[in-house]
Amino acid sequence: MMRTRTMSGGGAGRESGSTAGLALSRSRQDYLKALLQLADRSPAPVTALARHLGVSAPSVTHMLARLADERLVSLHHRGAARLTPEGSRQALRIVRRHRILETFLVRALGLDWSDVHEDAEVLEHHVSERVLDALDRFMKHPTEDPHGHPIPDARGRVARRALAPIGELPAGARAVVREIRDRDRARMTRWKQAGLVPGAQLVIRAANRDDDVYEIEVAGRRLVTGSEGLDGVLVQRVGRRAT
Amino acid sequence: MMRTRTMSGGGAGRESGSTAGLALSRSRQDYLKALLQLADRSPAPVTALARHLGVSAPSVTHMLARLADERLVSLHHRGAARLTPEGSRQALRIVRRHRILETFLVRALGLDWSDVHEDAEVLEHHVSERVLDALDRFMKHPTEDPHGHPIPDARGRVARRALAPIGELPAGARAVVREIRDRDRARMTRWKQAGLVPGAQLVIRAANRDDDVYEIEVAGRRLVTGSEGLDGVLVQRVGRRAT
DNA sequence: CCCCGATATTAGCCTTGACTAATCCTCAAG
DNA sequence: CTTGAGGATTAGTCAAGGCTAATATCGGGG
Ligand SMILES: [Mn+2]
Ligand SMILES: [Mn+2]
Ligand SMILES: [Mn+2]
Ligand SMILES: [Mn+2]
Repeated sequence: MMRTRTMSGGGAGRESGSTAGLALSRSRQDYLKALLQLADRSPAPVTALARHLGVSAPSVTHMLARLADERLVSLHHRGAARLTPEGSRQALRIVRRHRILETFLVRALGLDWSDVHEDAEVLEHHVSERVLDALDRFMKHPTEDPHGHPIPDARGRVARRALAPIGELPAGARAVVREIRDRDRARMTRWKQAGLVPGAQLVIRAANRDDDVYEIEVAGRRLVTGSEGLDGVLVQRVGRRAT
Repeated sequence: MMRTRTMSGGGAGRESGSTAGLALSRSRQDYLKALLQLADRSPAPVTALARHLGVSAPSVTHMLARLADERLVSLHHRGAARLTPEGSRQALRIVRRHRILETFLVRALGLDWSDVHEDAEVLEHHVSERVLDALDRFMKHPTEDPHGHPIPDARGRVARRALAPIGELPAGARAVVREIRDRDRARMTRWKQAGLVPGAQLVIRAANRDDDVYEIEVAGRRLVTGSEGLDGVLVQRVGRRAT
């Protein structure tokens, strides 16, 4: 026996090139997805990955070594990692699944959008291609998930949009909420109650960066909040005139 | 800090009670389901389980020991096993999930009923209670899956029906197909093409048990077949008069 | 009553993916 | 330069679930 890659167990590991269906483990899929988010501009440090994935740093070092072996990530200074083109393709595939599933859970099954993330986090790894396609068809090929995130198309392309975190807006700015980060359920629920949902219009009434206090008017109501996590709300500016 | 992953191992079995949410592994769930089928009348032998599950006999012995430890199965003569009441409850819970999922895949997503078994086999372990309930609601609480199998209710009760395998019918008998065993895709596909689907009416034209040849009239067509696997078709006799 | 063949079990390994403890780097501040 | 505090990595374990090879056991035929 030589390398032992892939085909352990009683499988048929006949892949070869780079395109074939290699069936990544759940864990690997989650690492790749994390890298897609964290290594957007510069390579993601081990610690950031560990925090994001809820595992220890040694676990990350170890897994990154294996992923690098498999040409899914490249390693950089001080162990930081980024996706290779193939890794990126795989990651986008999972993101697509995740978002299609979330959309299905909300639109078809009527679950609450602040609730569906963890279900999708599991199912994204277990739904077959056939079922995924059927879900996509069932919903007429949606392009955005319930949190406003764009759904990559079947070839992994995402519409890149120019959005800003809410905290970066100057006082007086008008904007429309486009995306709500979906990993913090408690915060999502609070935001939803405050009217901070995809599509909502808002005006920044005051932005005191020194004291970290923001005053936002959303849907008629006034919301005063610290910036903590406020970068999870991405908005698009509108009405460019100054106040 | 509590990790969400892993946590299973560690120490003494801290379950004690019987009703708590113990979160059985996928493997355990499949063993229990297999026992529900195989140990219907008498305890299931190790070998039968191994064959059914596609694992080696030592793996079965080992897992049965653990399940017995956890009071989910009881061990009998020569290692044969059967479900305890708690094991039975768990098994029925998985069967319910399996069948609700199959029904959803066929009725809502339009997948073919000869195709959905393997998808359900995976998803049954990963769909949350919340999603399962939503699916059940979405389909208005179905009572039969696409193969005609009864769906256990939320408390695990199944409508027991008095059905006979097709091979047991005498020549001349009339019957309606009620259930098609769903684990053999190839056979299922053939049967479907022959019109042998849930609800179909049939007449046994000839049953030659010695030569193992059966001649069946289904939906106007004539089907000649060996008994091989024919016990996977369960029927209900109708029209009791002799020919 | 003994022996053989089918069944089951034991022993020993393997892989995956985590963890902790101990150690090793790096780099920026003094 | 030197040094120390954060990273990152190495070393050693663990649990789950598999597997194969070797061994034990049961039960029926001669
Ligand atoms: Mn996930
Ligand atoms: Mn989302
Ligand atoms: Mn299963
Ligand atoms: Mn079925």
